[in-house]
Amino acid sequence: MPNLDAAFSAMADPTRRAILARLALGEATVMELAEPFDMTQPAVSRHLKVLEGAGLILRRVEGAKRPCRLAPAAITEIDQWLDMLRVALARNYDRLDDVLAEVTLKRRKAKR
Amino acid sequence: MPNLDAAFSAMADPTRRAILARLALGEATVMELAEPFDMTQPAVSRHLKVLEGAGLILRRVEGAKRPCRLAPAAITEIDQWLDMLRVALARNYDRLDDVLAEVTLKRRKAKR
DNA sequence: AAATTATATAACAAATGAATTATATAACGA
DNA sequence: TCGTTATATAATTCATTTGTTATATAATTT
Repeated sequence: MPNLDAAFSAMADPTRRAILARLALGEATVMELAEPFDMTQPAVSRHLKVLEGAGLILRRVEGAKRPCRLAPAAITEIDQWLDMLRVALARNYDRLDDVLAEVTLKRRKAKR
Repeated sequence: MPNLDAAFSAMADPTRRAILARLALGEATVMELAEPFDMTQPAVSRHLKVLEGAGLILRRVEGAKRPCRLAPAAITEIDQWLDMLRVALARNYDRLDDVLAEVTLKRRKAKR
């Protein structure tokens, strides 16, 4: 999955995560997205390009504006990948439960 | 959340994701983790340092070995963050449903 | 004790990334 | 049509990342 590279590294940048958080509230144009940041417009345009390339956002053309919104594609992919880790961690956790249960049992047998 | 930076950028590298996938099968030493890669041991050691710094793995000391295993911390944090996007996407999806429902209704009214 | 194994760290080169300024283009409003 | 608005692209700079080799250190084996 070469797209996981793009998706994760797109999310690794705090400006881009802030943009995604803003888009979670709904569509926004490039200028609207740029406004909260102490950063030039070209910089924001490139962040959007990265997010789009990663499948995290989609853009419409509306006259001179390019409203952006969240896209499901990349999130789904990331989620599927993370599932592997979640399952593995849950398994470890169960194993830890077993260990603890066993320790408790031994304590009881030892009567204290 | 400054750790999200570290967590996402740690996951952005395919070698590191492969290491995580291997660790999903259980603990492994540095050498065991390095073996499948066409890469020197120091390179792998640094990948592990990145993963540890991001809270994605933990390491024990066992004689000269340093077995690694998955850690829950970073995954939990990532998951919480992704939840925001999931919720937003689900909302958009519902809205889309509404739009489609409306279109269907109009079609019916127009009798075709 | 000496050789070997497991791992870490430092120094360095090449590649990548993020921001800036300058500039281009297309749509819009007067 | 002209000036303005919304956005994109190119050139450049600086910082970070990733891999390499060389070397250090501690544990293990012989």
